[in-house]
Amino acid sequence: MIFRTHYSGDITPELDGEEVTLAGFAHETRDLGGIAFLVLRDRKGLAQVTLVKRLVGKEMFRTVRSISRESVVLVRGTVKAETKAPRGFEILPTEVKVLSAAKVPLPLDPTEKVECELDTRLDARFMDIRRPCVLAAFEIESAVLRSLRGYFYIQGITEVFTPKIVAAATEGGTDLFPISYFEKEAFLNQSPQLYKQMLMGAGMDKVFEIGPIFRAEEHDTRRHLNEAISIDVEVSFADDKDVMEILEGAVAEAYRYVAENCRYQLEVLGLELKVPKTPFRKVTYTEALEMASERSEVKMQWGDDLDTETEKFLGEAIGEHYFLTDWPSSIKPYYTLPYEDKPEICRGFDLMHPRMELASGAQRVHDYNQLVARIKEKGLDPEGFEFYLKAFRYGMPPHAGWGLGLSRLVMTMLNLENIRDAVIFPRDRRRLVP
RNA sequence: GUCCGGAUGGUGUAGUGGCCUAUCAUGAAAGCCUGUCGAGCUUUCGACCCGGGUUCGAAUCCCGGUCCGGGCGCCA
Repeated sequence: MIFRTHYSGDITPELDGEEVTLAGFAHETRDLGGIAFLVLRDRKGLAQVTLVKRLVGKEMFRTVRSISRESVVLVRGTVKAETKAPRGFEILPTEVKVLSAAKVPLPLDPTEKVECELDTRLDARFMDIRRPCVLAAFEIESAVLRSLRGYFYIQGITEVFTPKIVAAATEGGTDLFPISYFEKEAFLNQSPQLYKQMLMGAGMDKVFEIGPIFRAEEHDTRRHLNEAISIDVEVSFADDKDVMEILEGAVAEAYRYVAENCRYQLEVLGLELKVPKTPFRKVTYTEALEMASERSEVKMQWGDDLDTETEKFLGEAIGEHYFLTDWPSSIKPYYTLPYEDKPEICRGFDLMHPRMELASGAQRVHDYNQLVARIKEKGLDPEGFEFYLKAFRYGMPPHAGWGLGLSRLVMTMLNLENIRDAVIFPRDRRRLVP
């Protein structure tokens, strides 16, 4: 059984005279005595239901007047073109049914007359998402995923899933969440990195994965979470330049698709989306340091990772998406390929939005001996990487790839203040519920 | 982790020692109203994060805690 025949947003004055069934939430009711209005909201917009007391009868009039805000209602009726009504039409009901009454008072105000703090919103996320501007962001996120999948499929990239439960914290660096796995200790995976590289050794040639990653870092910022969705790509017989092209193409395609297909959502958010132009500007790490040194206070030495201040400065100076390339080998992971003629720098890159880092990638080390040496150089034990290294002993194509943060892409695209606005149920240092 | 700021009805807020039986908006309850569109009008309801201290007197000052926001750090 399908309850509704139309969404509110699909109704226009041209449907004058048509019988429709709407289903959604009671956004507001306004009772003027002899006439009352019920505004119904669904995910495509609002529709006004008009009840004239002497036409609909006392019983239906009383029912509507008693509906609490945000109750789930079903309305059957006739569309009437009416210039006095919002959007030029109203629904004259033959039946109004409360499918599920909402308790009062509400945990927040979905009509947005009163502001609401992020913490309050997240505690009542189900109701927060009823607010059109919140919903719009998640609908756009879905569109981004759809556009990226389409973009990858067209390029012959295969979608894969790699395990999120892994045996050892062997990648070094970030802290992992330990979990109990029967009689063994296990961890939630921080990145599909090692697995997607192994798939290059498996001859899958081009793969992508969209899935969760987990990091146990105790960071506390507007752009970090402990559970995130990563968009990962790995391509054989490709170098860093090739995969940067795929990456900038993916970002531009996501913007283009959203601009074209999410007009209603963008309007709700009051945004006009500018599709970034490709190719993106490329700035080497060393050039970036020089740019930053034009400011009076520079605390950074060559070889340091860029601090937040420098990142911000570069963002403001450049003002659009750009790549940071040719990083010092010392601050990129062991699987990043150093330049042959200049091993102190490597073929690693970051994709930057003026506000923050969106993605990082590299041409990878594909030579077994070099990889083992790099692991040792980083102070890690190759023994722990045996499951990974094994794939490099029997013929490993040269390959390159990257990982892109979905929420950061959406956050920067929609100019959201906090990454939590781009995640339906965010997980941070303190929040585990809902 | 660290620095700064904050916590007042369901929600968002005003209130820097007595004028607070605490402001305003929104909301809720009851009533009036036939074109509202953040409807209007009348009446009513509902709050000072927790613990200790200072003081004749604390929402307000001090100490401790909890929680929240922002910056930095951390983030292969």
